[in-house]
Amino acid sequence: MAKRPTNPGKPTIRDIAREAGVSVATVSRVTHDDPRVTVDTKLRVQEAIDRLDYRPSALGRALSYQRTNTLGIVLPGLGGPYFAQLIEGAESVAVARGVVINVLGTHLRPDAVAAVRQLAERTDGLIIAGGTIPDDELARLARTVRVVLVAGEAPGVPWVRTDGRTAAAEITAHLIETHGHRRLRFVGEPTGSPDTTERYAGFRAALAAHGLEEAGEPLRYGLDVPSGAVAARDLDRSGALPDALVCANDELAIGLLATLPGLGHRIPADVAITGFDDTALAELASPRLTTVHQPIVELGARAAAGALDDAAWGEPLADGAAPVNLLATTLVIRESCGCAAEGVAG
Amino acid sequence: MAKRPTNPGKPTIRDIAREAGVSVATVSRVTHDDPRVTVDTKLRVQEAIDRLDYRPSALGRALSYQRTNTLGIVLPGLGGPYFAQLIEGAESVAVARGVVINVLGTHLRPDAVAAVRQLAERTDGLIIAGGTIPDDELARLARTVRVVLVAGEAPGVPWVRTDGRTAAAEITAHLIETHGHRRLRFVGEPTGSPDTTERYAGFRAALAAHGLEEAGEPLRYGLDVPSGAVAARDLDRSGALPDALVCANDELAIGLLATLPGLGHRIPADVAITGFDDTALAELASPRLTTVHQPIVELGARAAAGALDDAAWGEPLADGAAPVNLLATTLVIRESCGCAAEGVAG
DNA sequence: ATGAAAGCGCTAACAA
DNA sequence: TTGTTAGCGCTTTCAT
Repeated sequence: MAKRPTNPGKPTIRDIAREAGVSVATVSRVTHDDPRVTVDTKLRVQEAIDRLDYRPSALGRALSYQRTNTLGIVLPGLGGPYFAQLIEGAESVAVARGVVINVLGTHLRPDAVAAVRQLAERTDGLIIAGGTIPDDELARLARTVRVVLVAGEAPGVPWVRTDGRTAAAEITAHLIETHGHRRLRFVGEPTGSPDTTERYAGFRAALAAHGLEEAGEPLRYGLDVPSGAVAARDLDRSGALPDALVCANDELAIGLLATLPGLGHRIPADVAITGFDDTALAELASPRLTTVHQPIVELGARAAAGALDDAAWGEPLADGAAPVNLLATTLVIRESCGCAAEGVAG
Repeated sequence: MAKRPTNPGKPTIRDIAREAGVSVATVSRVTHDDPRVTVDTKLRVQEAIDRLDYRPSALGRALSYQRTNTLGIVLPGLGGPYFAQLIEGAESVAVARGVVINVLGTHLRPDAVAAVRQLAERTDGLIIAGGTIPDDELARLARTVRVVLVAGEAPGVPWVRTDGRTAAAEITAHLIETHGHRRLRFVGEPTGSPDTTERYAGFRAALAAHGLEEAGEPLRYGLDVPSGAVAARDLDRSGALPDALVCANDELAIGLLATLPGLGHRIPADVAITGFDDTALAELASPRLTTVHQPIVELGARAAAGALDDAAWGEPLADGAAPVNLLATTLVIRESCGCAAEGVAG
């Protein structure tokens, strides 16, 4: 081990102690605003701290405290408003506790599991989005770190989510019952994420409940706006537009919404479109997007609370129902489904 | 200090040593694939490691190694394709070095400086986006951590960026010279970020070079799609559309592009629109967006390389010119400016 | 080939 | 009020 020649960069607590002519314990007390230090010594120590521009090493503290004051968030990717809002929700509770957040996007990582493990090593808790890492790894992590799964569910791991299946069935039923559509298609990759899987299931359930079949295979595209634009082109080229397109999320829907008109298809006259999430864009698009409102920010906040709290939080398996983890969604009817502006239906 | 009762969770190197009947040094050697351990003991140790599911604490290692194998990225926010791409670029070099990335969004943090300091404490290097924290704090950080400023410039801090001023002047000149527009307005908050400041300066420079005045104050909106949609509404309500709108980035432009037609304004016939960045959306919008291509992924990669390397990298102040930090942009002419499809002009 | 021990930066129980 | 010291988990020299 290096013998610390003189001052290779950052001053340590010992440098300050020596400089101020006190013990390291006293320096520690000063950095902690411990009231038991004489105002006099405190001043002397503070002076040394300022002069050497000392700040306690988070690493050393973490090792001693046995906690890092860090919350990790694992998401598939970092793009898009959904994840930004999720992080925002988590930040809000993290800030309140003086905890800093570390975000990891697995899509960019060839070995997601290894990256998550490394992250777990440096955090007090972990928020993990559904579909990012395998269930068994999730369970394994949950044994050594506080883990909360968001938008997903796995055995033995606390979770927070919404009931996407029911919500998707509702919005699909609206299209069928209120607007009389019969030929509907789903847009999104059903096996892509647990969220999408659920929504697709709800879509099919509503169809079945009305004695309908899908008007075709799901249109398998990514969950971003560009994918929606591409889907629009492909759909136009195929020549056969259905009555309505139920999209896996808002961004996809917006991509369609912004591109189809340019190709000669009017919305909702020629084809109705619905989204999912109710992100900022939904309200601003034209026509405004009919979608399902999800409390994304709160999802993030709850997950953070769960991942940070020592209290036994969300042990849904223990006492049967644990409704606090299942947040409510609401159907938001606007105009892209065919309803008139200001009109409300359900 | 707690006396570590028995096994409160994670096993430590000492647990393994005891379990395998060896010293901690030997365990350490095994976890490092040190060839000097008998295959026999190695097996015994490995067995204990597997059985107890032991993995070395990153914290302990970091403290001993004096490096964390972590790269920090500080951005204003996490939304949008620009930052996603920047992170992608940084990830690519981080992955290659077995380094993990920590992302921090300052917009959500009331005390950004404190959060960045805390992050600096846990990383070997920091990539900081221009406009996130004050210059003096930047300089201060640069004294104790490797810092690279991306999309910005500050005294005493290595940086990587593009020449946004020149690029903005070029695209503005195109609008004036090729399309004969005279009444142009800038969309974006000039004081919002160094990037936007530069682009606005370029816009004004081009105007001045052609003896023109701005057709009005900059339209001060955020850099996201929803802001563009709002800008479109406001502009429509004001009744006075200019010949062309030069937007601070693609998202803003896309918001305008997607909303103005619904309000009765044709693009580019009634008003021409240009973006900046050349994100995926630009190619897919209709009309396709004329914009400035920026090598964002490479910007992120270079920044990461700089923040991680020990080699003296980008010391632009030392030897005068350091062109390697100034990446080239290219003008991408599509149709939103008024050019015909497939047409190229400059 | 293996172990003992010092040290990384900090905290906190215990003494003085 | 202040100091001494053991310990957090790990690495690494130096002995053996």
